[in-house]
Amino acid sequence: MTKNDTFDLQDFLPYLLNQAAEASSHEFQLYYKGRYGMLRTEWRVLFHLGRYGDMTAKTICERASLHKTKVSRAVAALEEKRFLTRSEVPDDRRHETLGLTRMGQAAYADLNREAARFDAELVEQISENDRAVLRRCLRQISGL
Amino acid sequence: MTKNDTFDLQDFLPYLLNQAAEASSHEFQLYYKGRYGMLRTEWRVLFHLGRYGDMTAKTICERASLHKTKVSRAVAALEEKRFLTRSEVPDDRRHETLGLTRMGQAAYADLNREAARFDAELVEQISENDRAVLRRCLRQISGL
DNA sequence: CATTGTTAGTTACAAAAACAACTAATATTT
DNA sequence: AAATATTAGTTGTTTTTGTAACTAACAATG
Repeated sequence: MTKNDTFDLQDFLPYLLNQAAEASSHEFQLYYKGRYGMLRTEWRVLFHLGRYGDMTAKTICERASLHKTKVSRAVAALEEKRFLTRSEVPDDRRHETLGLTRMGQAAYADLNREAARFDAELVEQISENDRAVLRRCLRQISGL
Repeated sequence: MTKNDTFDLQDFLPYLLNQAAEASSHEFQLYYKGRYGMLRTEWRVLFHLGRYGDMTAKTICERASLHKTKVSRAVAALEEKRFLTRSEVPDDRRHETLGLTRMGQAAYADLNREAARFDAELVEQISENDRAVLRRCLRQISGL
């Protein structure tokens, strides 16, 4: 035990990534949870609809790489908060198009603004050059 | 909606970090879950004891930045798997020193080896220079 | 055109995480 | 030294997640 030829947890990339992810998400999470009682998935769904316009749940699953049950629940929660509405697609009654209500759009606008603010704050500590490297590496690791 | 002056989720650092964290952890998680039936917290506790030697639950909490309830349950689970034992501290009966059993040490050695392997695989895709930048940025974001 | 297969989404149940309340032991204060 | 506070850890309850099974609508095949 306590060998020195073994590598350290502090160098294990998944660990570092998890720590950084948690630390960086925490403050923003408090914001959307505190202000809108939203969960992370709900925020992501809201974001996709707000940013890219109306779409079906399936499309959100694909674009956000979220499981359909998660999206299903998030949609139900957002609907109950009156942030989105469903509308039937005439030629295929299996799926519905989701769209934000005025309230949903307002929440999206607010959260997007806040997200940008948080991001700017985070990125501020990192040099211009490092930011690019960081984003590139993260995308690569994510398999995007 | 669908404004272009708003920033994109793909650029939001917490999002990128979460995606990368999830993607990078997944395979290793399957390994320790499949082979030892361990949860993430259990692995972390095991790791700390294996890497840094015997210590109390409180110390693990601090070093691993884990909540005491999580550690408490992980310790109980590891104890049941016969990976660790508790021994009383004579002068203060509130806490106990935790130490790995032979089995626990074997599991640690194995997992540490695998972790190193996974890490090497991940890091392989990233240029020598970028690795250093990445690790530095992650530590900074984590507030370490 | 009936059977089988697929797709979109929901629901039910089990596993895990989060949070709060609780013991028991030791320290501190008055 | 009795009362109060603090520390280490556990237990209980509630949320949230994950997984699998299920509908309902449509598509494809024979």
